Amino acid sequence: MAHKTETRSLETMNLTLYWPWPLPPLLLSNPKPSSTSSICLCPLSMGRSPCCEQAHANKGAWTKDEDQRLIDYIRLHGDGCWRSLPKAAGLLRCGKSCRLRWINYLRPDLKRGNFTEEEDELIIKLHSLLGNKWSLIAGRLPGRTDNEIKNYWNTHIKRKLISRGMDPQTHRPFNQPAANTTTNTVSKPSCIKNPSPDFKYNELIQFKSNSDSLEQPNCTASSGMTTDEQQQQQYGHPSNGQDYLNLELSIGIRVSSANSAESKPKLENNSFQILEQAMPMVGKAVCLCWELGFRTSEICSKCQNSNGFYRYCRPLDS
DNA sequence: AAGAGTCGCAACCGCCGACTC
DNA sequence: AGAGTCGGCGGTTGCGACTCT
Repeated sequence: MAHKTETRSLETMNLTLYWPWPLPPLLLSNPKPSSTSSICLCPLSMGRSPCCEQAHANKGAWTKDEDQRLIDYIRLHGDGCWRSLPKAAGLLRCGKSCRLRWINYLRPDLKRGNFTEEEDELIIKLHSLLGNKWSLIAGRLPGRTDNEIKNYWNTHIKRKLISRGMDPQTHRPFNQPAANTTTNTVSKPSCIKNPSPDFKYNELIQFKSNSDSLEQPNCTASSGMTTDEQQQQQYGHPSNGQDYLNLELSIGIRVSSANSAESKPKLENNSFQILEQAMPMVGKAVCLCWELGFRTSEICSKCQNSNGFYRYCRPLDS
C-alpha cells in the first residue's frame, strides 16, 4: 500500500525530512552516537545554560515567515538539536516551540483532514488498552500526531462514547461499575529476557485482532508469553461482547550500524534529492519492521493486516 | 445584524526520564 | 553521585471560527 505523502501547503517540501538513521548529513563524519535518539553534537548542548529562556522569544501563533524559516532549515540540516535550531534558523522561538510546530503541523507526512470511521474505532480500541498514551496511539495511526488525536478524542470521541452510553475513561457502560483494570495485555516478548550487552531496544507495539490469523512474530515465536497471555490462550478471549484486541509490546533489535551503513545512500551536503531518489519510501506510513520514529521505513507486505494495523516482523533484508 | 455561547485546534505549561558534566 | 539540561509527553489554555438566539 503506497501511502502518498501529503503535500498541501508544503508542496515545496518534496524532500526527505526524516532520517532512517540518527545522524543528519552534516554530522555523518562524527562517531555513531550511543543513544538511539538523535544526538546533538553542537556545543550548546554541552553547556548548562537554561533552555527555552530566550529573551524576547516569540509566543503564540506562528507566522508564515517563521514556518518557512523552520522548513528551510530542516530541509537543509534535518531536525534534532532543537535547542540550537531557533538561533541557527533565525527564529525568535524556543526549541520546544519549534519542535512542536514541526511535529504537529509542518511535518510533510502528516495526514490532514477528517478522521475516518476506521480511525475512530481504532482510537477507541487503543485508548481502552493504553489509556491517554497519545503518542503510542499516534504511533499506530500513520500521519496523525499525538496532539491531533488527543484533541480529537476530547472533542469528538468522548462525546461519541457518551452517546453510546459508555464511560470514555473506563470504556464500560455507565451503569456498570469499573472492575480491576487488568485489561491491558502489554507483555514483554521472550527475546528481551536475555539481551546481549550492546542490545539496543526500540519499543514496537504490536496489535492483532482475534479475527486475524497472524503468524507469531519472530521475536515472540517461542513461548514468550506472560501469565496473562497464557491464561488468555488457555481460557479464551474475554466474552464481554466487545471486540478483543491483543496488545503486545515487542522490543525490536536496532538495525545494526554496519548493515544500515551498507543500505544507506551516501550523502553529500544538501543532497536530499539524492536521498529521495535512493529511498523512495520516504513519506510513507510507518512500518514497524523498523524502528519506531523512523518515518522513512518501507511498508512490507507482512506488516499490514486486513485491519490496517502494522505489526512487527523481520526487517525486509532478513 | 449583532451579541452570546460553543466548538475545535494550535500552542503553551509543567513534569519526567535520559543523558552529560 | 549529584546537579543540570534536553527532548518528549500529557494536560491545559487561549483564541478564532462557527452557531444559535
